[in-house]
Amino acid sequence: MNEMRSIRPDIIRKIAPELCPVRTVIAHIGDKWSTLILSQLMKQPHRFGELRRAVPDISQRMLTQTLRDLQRDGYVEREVFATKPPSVEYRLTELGRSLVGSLQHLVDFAFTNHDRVLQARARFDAENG
Amino acid sequence: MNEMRSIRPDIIRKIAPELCPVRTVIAHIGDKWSTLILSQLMKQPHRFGELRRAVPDISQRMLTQTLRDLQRDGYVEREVFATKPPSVEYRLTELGRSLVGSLQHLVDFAFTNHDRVLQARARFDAENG
DNA sequence: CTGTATCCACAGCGATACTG
DNA sequence: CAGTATCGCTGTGGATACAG
Repeated sequence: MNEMRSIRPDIIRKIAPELCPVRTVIAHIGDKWSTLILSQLMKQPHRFGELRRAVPDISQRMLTQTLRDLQRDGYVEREVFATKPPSVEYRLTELGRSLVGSLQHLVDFAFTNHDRVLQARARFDAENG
Repeated sequence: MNEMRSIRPDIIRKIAPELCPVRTVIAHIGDKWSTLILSQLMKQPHRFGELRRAVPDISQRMLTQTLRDLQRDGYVEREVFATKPPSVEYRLTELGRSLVGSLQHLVDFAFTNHDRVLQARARFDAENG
């Protein structure tokens, strides 16, 4: 009657992790730089160098790579201006702004509860080793 | 006039990453198993073995470790019953339920926009190499 | 200015075996 | 049943040098 019954989520995850929507999206939140880049681009479009200065502790390599991944998934648009020397501008797409909007709830939670987490952590470490 | 001006976020992140609330919280969302465990515990409290069966593709090592981290930060409570053999029950704390609530917006986004992301990805890969 | 290429270190995670 | 201990692989990210 229900043939889907036998397709267990864990098997799907094992065979094709890219089919899990949550994983696909969270990939850009779990990595080290995406959220910082996104929140920076939320303010306004940035050129490559502007982003470097806005997030100074990122390496050039990781900035390039993170922007590329965000562009690939449709969160960021890249526009090249044929100036001399060339300049490139990055901005959020509608999808990107939507992602940041959904992410905002988590950010709010983080700021609201950061103290609670640190206290829980201290207590745990005191009770255990 | 404003002495905080010189304390730049990137310096803070470099010296003491644990002081960034967003990083602290997102650590449990970026890793491989936390969200799955949390959503499972959202349904109801689980014993250790129940969780293993609910998330069968997790190793025993990672289940133990993930639960420990979640407990340490105050998202999960652990209760030991002195039965024979012993049993242990894990449940969400109020803080844990709050976290899952904030996370839900992101999950909704993921399901709503998964297709869009995959399309963007396919287009990007077609245009580039 | 905006990238690419290469090399390397470390942390996350899985497999397996063992324990109270 | 509910863990711990050990080992090894892999992927992420940093440093550095080079290029259009």
